[in-house]
Amino acid sequence: MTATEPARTRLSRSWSALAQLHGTIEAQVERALERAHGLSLREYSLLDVLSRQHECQGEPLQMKQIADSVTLSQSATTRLVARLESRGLLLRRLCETDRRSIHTGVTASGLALLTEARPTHDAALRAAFDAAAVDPRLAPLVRSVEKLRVPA
Amino acid sequence: MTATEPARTRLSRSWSALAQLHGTIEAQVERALERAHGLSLREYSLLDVLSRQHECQGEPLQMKQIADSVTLSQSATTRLVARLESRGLLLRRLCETDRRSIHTGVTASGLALLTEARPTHDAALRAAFDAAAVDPRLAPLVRSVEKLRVPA
DNA sequence: TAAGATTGATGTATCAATCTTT
DNA sequence: AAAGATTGATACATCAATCTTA
Repeated sequence: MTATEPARTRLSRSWSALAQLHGTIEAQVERALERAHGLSLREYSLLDVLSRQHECQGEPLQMKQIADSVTLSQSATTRLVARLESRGLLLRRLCETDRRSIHTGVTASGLALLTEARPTHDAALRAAFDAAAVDPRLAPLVRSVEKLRVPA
Repeated sequence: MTATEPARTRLSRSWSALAQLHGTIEAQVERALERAHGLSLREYSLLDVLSRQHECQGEPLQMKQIADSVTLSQSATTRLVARLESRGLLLRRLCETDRRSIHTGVTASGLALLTEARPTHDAALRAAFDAAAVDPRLAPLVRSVEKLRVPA
């Protein structure tokens, strides 16, 4: 009769591993981008999202769609976009058909910075995954993620 | 002759999915814990870590070990621990053998709150995973994570 | 009245510098 | 001099409230 705590669920343990993996990778990539290019990871992600939209000739993105794609609140997104706009990396303009919404697209200067930063990002990401693969607690998840094929 | 961007690596796409999954789950669980028990997710995680250490009769944890387990910087950990200490949920005391380091353990009151919050946490976690499984971009990763068996 | 976006108030995370003990 | 922990300065995320257009 041991008065044990309720057992930790399997899902909780998986979630802890996921959170830990995410946290350690995020920290490493963030530092690499910040030092080499003065970009936070969120700023990089935003440029990346906008550039892919630009490349595939899609419509410029609205604030709300951006918020979803970088997993930020709408208000945080407003400020993120404002920061990058003031650095000349992207443009905002009112949507013609619905003047409540705002369209955002990357500038040439934003594309240039992104192109410069991408190798840094990819290398740091690779290194962070490799480092995590050594941790026995994270290794199985790392393997799963690396096997993953996410649709573009 | 299309001047294409360098292709997004497979690892980058996987990482995006991982970040997005992490972000959406974190937001949902955070809100549930905050509303029902006035605990942030980090605060919950800290209590959880300490309680498991307590349960398995292990040594109380040092600040640095705590920082690792909740993926926070040392200074953020100092503040996190200070907040919970001032709420009476954990105790700090100087380590006898090495007076540079500090040992931290959960209190009865902390355990009680944790026990109360755990069902909220687990239910929100379950719901968040289920919601993510519907998103075609996240579904494969969700399945992988749910199949995972993380060693305790 | 609702949707999209922004602003104000507040909390907490990070980096760099510092303090104490080893 | 280095390790563990903390503090000060600063940046950014969230919630709630507000503004504009539909």
